Amino acid sequence: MRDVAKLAGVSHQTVSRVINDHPNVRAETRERVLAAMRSLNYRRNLAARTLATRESHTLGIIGFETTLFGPESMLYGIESAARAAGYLVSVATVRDLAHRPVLEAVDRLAQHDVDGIIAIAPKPSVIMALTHAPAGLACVAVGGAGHGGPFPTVRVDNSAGARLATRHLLDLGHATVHHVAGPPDWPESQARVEGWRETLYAAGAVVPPVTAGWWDAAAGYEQGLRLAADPKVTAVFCANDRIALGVLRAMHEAGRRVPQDVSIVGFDDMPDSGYFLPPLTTVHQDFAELGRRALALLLRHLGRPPGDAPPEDVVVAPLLVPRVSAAAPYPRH
Amino acid sequence: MRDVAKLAGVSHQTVSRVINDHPNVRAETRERVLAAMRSLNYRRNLAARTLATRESHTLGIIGFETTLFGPESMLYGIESAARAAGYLVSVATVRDLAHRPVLEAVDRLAQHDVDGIIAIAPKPSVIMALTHAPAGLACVAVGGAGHGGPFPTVRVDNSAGARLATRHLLDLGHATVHHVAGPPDWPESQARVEGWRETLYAAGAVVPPVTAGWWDAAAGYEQGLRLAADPKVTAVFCANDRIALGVLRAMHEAGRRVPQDVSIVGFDDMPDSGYFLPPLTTVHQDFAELGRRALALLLRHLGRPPGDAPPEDVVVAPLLVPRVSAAAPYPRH
DNA sequence: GACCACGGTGAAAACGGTTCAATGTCGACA
DNA sequence: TGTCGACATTGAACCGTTTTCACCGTGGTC
Repeated sequence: MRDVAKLAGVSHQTVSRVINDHPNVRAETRERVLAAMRSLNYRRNLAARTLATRESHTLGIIGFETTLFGPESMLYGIESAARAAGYLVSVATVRDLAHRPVLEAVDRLAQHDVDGIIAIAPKPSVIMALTHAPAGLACVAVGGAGHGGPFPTVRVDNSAGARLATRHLLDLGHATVHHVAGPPDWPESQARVEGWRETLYAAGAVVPPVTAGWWDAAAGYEQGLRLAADPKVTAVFCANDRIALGVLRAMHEAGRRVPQDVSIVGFDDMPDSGYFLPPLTTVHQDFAELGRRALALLLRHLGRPPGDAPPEDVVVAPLLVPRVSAAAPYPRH
Repeated sequence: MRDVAKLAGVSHQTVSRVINDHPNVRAETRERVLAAMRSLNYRRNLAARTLATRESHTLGIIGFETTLFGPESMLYGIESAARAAGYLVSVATVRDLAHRPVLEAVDRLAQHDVDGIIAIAPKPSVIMALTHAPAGLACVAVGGAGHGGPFPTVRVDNSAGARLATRHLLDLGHATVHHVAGPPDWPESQARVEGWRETLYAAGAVVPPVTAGWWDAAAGYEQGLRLAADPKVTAVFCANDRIALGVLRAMHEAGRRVPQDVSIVGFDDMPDSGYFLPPLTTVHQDFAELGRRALALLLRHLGRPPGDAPPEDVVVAPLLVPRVSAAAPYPRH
């Protein structure tokens, strides 16, 4: 910077003013400084700037080390929005959602002076850990059930999504709808169960027992085998597309055709679920949008003192994507 | 730090020594300093350290803003290995693999003083852009075909994977194997084509024309429809699992049973490909391992001057995972 | 008993910016 | 013409580390 100043014939403070768009600098001087910067191809040292201003222009993301579809696609939404806002994104992943690992992740990010944190928080334990973040570090939680405590939250309306799916199957003419849920201790899973149960209840349909498992096809397959054995099940709402894939296979192996004998609806709208056999009717959630909203929220809270305004809870609406795996029940012969 | 020093009754330089495990400090003094640090819960300021040492203990990843399975799962492998080595990971994603966006990504990371960069580089354009990185910034390319120019490279042996797949189908008794390739300008795609062609050639089998498209199920479906119409095709090797999913659906719709009428083999071994209809025989590549290896390589090159040793090219072997989508051809009736 | 090597410690100068207070310059107004 | 004030620029302190160098006391050696 000193070199630039010398070349431009000003002092380094004036250069600093130019860089930071401070007012009191004559247009002609600014131009000269800019030219000097260009010819020396000067690049400001962000570490020094961070040291002086206590702002790193870096954001932290706490992710979940797994191949769950949602969290992964959110990263890109967040990163591209952050880039547009002049921030770099650092990630700290955690192997499981226990208190300890999340705490360590927060710590690591805080050490590196991130200005704020977006935490993928499908379970309350993450929020709890976030509470121990150094004061003054802005946090936003994404996912889960909107119980963000002191933190702003962004999430999909899981309950509404489940209602959409269940309603769709009911409207098709099914007497009731079975449900293969995700892990019982995940709020998102719970919300989907609720939306489903609520809809059945409102329609006066019987509410079958829920079966639950992990978010993957193996779980879906296992539960699907049980469901396939029961001739009374004609419609199944699955907590996500991977589970639906497993159920699809189970149905196929049991000789029950989809959608002729059994209708299936998923959740997520993963990239290729339109190519399952048969193409999966599912509930779409826009993860990239979720990421963008989370970032916008974080940015808005950055300057303010903590606890300035009550934490917002942004909810984005899911969308039903009808394909072929759900149809009207065929009359028994 | 000064406070810690005062509390421990030493000067801040001694504190610094303790932090950095320098030798010349008496055990008793060290203990006293440690105690002071604990009681003040002191945390060193990394920005200041970066400023002084020019080492940020942060690594950059250049990723590809898309939902391709490979790149995503690598991130976790890299991050957890980086964490173990005391590094934080920052990501810069690029929307497409053109020169300009990649250059900007490098630039952004460099501004933030990353110590090194791991670039997901499925296409040579990324390597080209990397060449313009500031001198002294260590870079490792992962993916592609090992043409890393001046950079060390980590990749899967795509050609070997393709040979494995093709060989498997040939051994099963198929007269020849068709291939649905990925984008023709992707080296990984090319390598798979080569491995496939080579194997057919060596076996004296006819080499059918290749059809190519994007890496997704839609492309697979489209090509699959054409293949399904040709009664001579009894075995298809797909460039990845998503393509295979599309082909599977095309075959199904055309009334050609898998594996009775047509055998299918994929590539990647995505999380749920074992639950496709039927479960997909595929070539497994360990992306997490790839990420770890890339990081290890980068770490090894960090200290050294650029061009110290010839760039290494780490190749990890893929593995055939036989499931049910590939079987011996059924005798025609 | 003097000298030396050495382990342990402290003082001060970087690292590259930001920012506050002070200075210089110039035009306007009384 | 002198004074005041706005504007532009400069000097210096500071952000929190690392690091070089000098210093001091101690124990071993001749």
